[in-house]
Amino acid sequence: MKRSLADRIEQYIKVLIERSEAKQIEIQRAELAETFSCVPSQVTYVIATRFQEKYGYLTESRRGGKGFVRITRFSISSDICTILDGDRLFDLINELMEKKMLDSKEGNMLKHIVLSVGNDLTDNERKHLYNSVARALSEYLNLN
Amino acid sequence: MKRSLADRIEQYIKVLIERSEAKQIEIQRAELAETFSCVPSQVTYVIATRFQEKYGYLTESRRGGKGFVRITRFSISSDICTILDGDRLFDLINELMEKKMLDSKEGNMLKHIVLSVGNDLTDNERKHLYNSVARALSEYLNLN
DNA sequence: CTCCTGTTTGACTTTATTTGACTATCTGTA
DNA sequence: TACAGATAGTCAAATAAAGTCAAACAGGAG
Repeated sequence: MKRSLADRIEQYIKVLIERSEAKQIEIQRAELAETFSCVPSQVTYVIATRFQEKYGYLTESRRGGKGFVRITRFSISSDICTILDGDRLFDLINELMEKKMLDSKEGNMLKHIVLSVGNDLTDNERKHLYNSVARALSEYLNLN
Repeated sequence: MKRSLADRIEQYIKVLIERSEAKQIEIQRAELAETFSCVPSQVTYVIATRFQEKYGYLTESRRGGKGFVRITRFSISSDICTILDGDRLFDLINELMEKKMLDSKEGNMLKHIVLSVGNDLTDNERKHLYNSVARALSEYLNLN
């Protein structure tokens, strides 16, 4: 898969987080931009789009001298139980497959079943189903 | 038998999928259109008509820079589904595991998710859910 | 020939990414 | 305290895909 600059920066940050002890990193926006030879606001863009709370990340920052951006990953499932639309269940499954917590056979089977079962439901029912599946899946994988 | 453009594009995509390791490909719509010297929406048409879920394919996509269309084949072919008794879903899963059509990891995950999702449903809803899952599963595994 | 169905095309829409000019907020020092 | 310098944030324009939709077209069945 051809990756965009944003994808690569996202990946880079995720690796740093996973390697860190406390699942938390502090970066300097300008420095990271330098690493990827891009404008600093590109980094802001990546953080704003990929490290949102709904994906299980918390971000804090400080401007000025000795400024930083801190990104913390918290348990994915803690907020899964709230409002989950279809797209995000699939994002979750994809992410779990990337992280090898689900292999592709399991992931694809799940996608198929969920799609198929959701097919003859109303929008609300489907949303509820997706929520339940996400919750059950995170339970099963012990993400809590 | 003269084949239409749509037929040729379909064939081309299917060959790519079958050749791929994970029975999954990512293409760029515009690039494929270029290959066949046609408008990009022709590719959309092919995907929309030939790679539907009912034919055993799952499609996902992303717009914008470095966008793509991902197509995954999850079963060889599936059509009519038998009506399975929902109450016997668990028997079915066990049987499939014994026959090695599902490995134990998949089977157990499925049981866990189905149980969990079914938990806050009424008896009738749960029965319906079990039926749908059984149908989706047999579709997926191409049992019919 | 006429109708119907499926195909082909292209104008328009939506979404995602990249870039840069401008703004806001810290820290440290005179 | 005021100012300078160092950071990060905001926002909108430019660009790069993919999706939608309806009109035009093609080729069989009757």
